[in-house]
Amino acid sequence: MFDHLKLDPKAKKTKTGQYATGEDVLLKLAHTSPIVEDILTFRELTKLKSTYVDALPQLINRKTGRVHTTYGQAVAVTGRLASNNPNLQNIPVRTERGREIRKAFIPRDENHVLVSADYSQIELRIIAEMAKEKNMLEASANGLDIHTATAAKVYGVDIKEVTSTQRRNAKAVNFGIIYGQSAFGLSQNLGIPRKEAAEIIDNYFMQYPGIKKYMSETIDFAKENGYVETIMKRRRYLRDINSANATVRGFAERNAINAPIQGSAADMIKVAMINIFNELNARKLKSKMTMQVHDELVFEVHQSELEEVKSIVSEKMRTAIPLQVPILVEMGTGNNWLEAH
DNA sequence: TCTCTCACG
DNA sequence: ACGTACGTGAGAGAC
Repeated sequence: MFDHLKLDPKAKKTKTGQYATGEDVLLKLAHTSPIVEDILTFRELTKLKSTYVDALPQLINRKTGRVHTTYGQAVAVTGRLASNNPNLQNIPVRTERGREIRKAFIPRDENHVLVSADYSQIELRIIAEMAKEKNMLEASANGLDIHTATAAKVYGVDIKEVTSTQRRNAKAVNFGIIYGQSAFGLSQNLGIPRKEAAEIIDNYFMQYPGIKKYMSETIDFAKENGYVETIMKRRRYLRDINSANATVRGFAERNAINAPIQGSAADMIKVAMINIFNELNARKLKSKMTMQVHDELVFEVHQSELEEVKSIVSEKMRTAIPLQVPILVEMGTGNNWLEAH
């Protein structure tokens, strides 16, 4: 593509000097030759085949006839769980072909169904809480969609007038903020001029001044103390937070912002998991908690216990850690993991 | 074992 | 001038 077809005279190299060919790079070249799209399709299919279709059946346990992951409790620096051998926290869901793989995850027999329970926009609610950001707390309290509410504020229009592009941009900012994204990063992500991205971010901080204040106070705290902490006081130490190297320091500063948010969400779901496990045992229920995917819990539920388990799960997830901001849980039921979503 | 890429939240 | 969004695990291919 680069040496022979010369599709991109300014082709970027990776830090070891090879041509970068990640999806973002290829998408920008898609109009130059039909082979680019073919490569993307080939990549999608070979990824699904090698990582899931061929690999998962090899990991079926002889005794149980099922796959069993191992969760790492002290692996991820933020306090999240990690899942390996097989990783059940990265089962495909975003593409049509990927979703076919989700359908393979089914309950043990016809007396059971799968129930999936998801926290709704948990990290945004947590940042609103930790920052005590009035406008964001108010939007949550009023049951508004946070991305739409953000778009209305940033673009200065009525909630009902928000276009799908405005909502998409606002959603990207909401996520980007959690990670400490720059105007450059947002412009790359959305394919808009950097100047426009900078305006969106400026408006964002004007509408949500509490978030801006929280971010700078969190970085100050980290510089002073050498660590940041979650709602449950889990610490992440940041040795580079006072580095003289701006790039290295920048990484540490983004970690300082992200870790309390991602980590507090992890704290919350872990408390919920303990309380749910204890309650299922106390009531001697047959249903089992089978998986955790960061903001989602999956259960194998006996038909006769469906309503009882759903009510326990929803209640324990919502009340795991008492907060000002309302915590919403979305639940679904089905005969496979895709249907349960 | 390392690098790159890509699956997920 | 420089780099530029966080956290993971796994497979392919090169060495």
